[in-house]
Amino acid sequence: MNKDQTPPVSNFIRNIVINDLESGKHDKIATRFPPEPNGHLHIGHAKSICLNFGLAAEFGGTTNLRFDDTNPLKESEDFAQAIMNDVRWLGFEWNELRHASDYFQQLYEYAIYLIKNGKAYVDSQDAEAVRSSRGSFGVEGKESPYRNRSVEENLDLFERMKNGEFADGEHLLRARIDMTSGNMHMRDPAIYRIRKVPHHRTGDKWNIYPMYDWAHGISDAIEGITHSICTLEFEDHRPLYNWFLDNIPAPCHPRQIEFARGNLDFTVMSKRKLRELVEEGHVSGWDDPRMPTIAGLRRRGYTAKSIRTFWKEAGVAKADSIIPVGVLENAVRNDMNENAPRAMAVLDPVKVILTNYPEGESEWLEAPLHPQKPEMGLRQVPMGRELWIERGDFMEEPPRKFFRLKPGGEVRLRNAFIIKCVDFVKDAEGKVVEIHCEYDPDSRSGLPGAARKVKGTIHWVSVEHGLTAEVRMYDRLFNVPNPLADKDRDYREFLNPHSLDIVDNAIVEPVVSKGKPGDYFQFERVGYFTIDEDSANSDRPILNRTVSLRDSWAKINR
RNA sequence: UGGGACGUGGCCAAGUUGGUUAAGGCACGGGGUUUUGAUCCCCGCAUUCGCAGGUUCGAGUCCUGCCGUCCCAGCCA
Repeated sequence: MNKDQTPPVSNFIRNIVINDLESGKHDKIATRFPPEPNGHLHIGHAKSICLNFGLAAEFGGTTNLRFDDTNPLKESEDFAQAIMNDVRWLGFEWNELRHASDYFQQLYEYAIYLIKNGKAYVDSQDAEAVRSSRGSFGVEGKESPYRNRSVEENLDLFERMKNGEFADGEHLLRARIDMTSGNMHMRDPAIYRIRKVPHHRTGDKWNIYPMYDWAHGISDAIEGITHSICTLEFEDHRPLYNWFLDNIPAPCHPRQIEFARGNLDFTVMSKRKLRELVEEGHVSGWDDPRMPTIAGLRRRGYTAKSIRTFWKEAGVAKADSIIPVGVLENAVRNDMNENAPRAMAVLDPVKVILTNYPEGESEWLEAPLHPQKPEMGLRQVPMGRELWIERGDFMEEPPRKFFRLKPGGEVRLRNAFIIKCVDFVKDAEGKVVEIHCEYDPDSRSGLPGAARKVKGTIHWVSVEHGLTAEVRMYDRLFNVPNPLADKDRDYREFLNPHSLDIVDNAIVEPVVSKGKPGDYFQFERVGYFTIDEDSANSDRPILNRTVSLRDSWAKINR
């Protein structure tokens, strides 16, 4: 699965793995990617996926996909399916598909073990009492009045909890650790709560469900995970992770290692906020091309490889970071530049008439699909007397260094010949509606005269042959780097009103119609575009702009 | 406020047990090639590792003290 050529980048987790392998602590590593099936995966999850699967692949180990499905209130099979689809799309295949729910019986038995050893008890306080007696930062917690129940009573109560004899919230199984610990997670954490709701996989078999902390470490141990990699916010949970495994006859004791999540600017990543964006209609769905979800990025046109490369280059460490989206954009550009077939498209057309081109005639020119990769072959590009060019490529009164069409000026038509502007027509409002040019037949691509140089090449599409297309121009979802930075303003106030601008009369050359949803092109001088799935139900192509080309001219003009 | 972590150039980040010129990528600046102002190719870009002391022949790497940032008070994960 090591399909990305660049050498691995060193990071502290990889070093731990290398040391564990060299010292003989493990002769094979096992990792897991453990999402809760309660939402869609986003670019941040991709970091964890690349890390877990990447490490195992590099060192000949295995990675399980495990659904952490311990809270039936929020989870569903649909999310699980979407997650599997996303992981596979990213280019990874798991060793085994597991679920925390596969271990419910074992988890239950270990809980009984804990109770029998006096390490867990049934607390019958209500949620509010449990909360208030936990204390707070700097204030020690108070022990529950039920903390010293007999083992027999605890066993009886716990079994009855399981059997459904009590309502939700009536009792709670807690680990007996230390109500005075500075670490809040060690103040007798909950292990099992009553939830009389069906689970998407176990149905109504259980009336009690294990908490994350109880289920996670044990699941890791059951699967023989060697390195349990998670994000920084679980650092405080590590002592508890270890305490649980130290207090039951666990098959092994995996090492939990935490790394910093990777944040991107100009977006939000929390599941709750992404859900709000979808539910409130700010975007069209989880797969809206502006979303940082895997599904959104995929639809936008991002390649799986570019996402893998992005995370590889970003690295893995423990320092909080916000990576500019530009870095992600750069990753797709690199990948698409390598692989995208070229084509021409005019997004904001203005008509050019070649006055010395024979009336009523047309011809098909050959153009490479990729200028640096002749092995990709050629395409046929139709040419006629009337052409569309980009409105921005003509200026009546151009600034200095404007290498495009201007009155009396010459410019090369990409893949064709040199033209000279001899006249232009404006409408009543002063808007240019037609540009008259003469072409130089000797300068046609392939002929000796083609060697003649002119400063500037512009793209074009034949009026007669061009296809009308809808182009969805996507931009960042928010107009500030960190929509959550302002404590007094809601992040939604920073939504970018131009995150989607639809161009419904773009003109593309015929090859584009041969593409299928998911296929992508570089429209020369414009950017990288992907055919959207909506094209399937449309009489004309619908394209998503994945990312623009780098544009140093635009930069100079800023 | 108690506990846990982090702080290397604009953004990421390497820097294994202190050893001598502080990787690499992105961004940026300059030059070259080019029928995409794209790509590609050169070259430049931290006397300095949050700050202040200390230990040492020698410290980003060890010690002390400050400062700053993040996480934890769900019967969520």
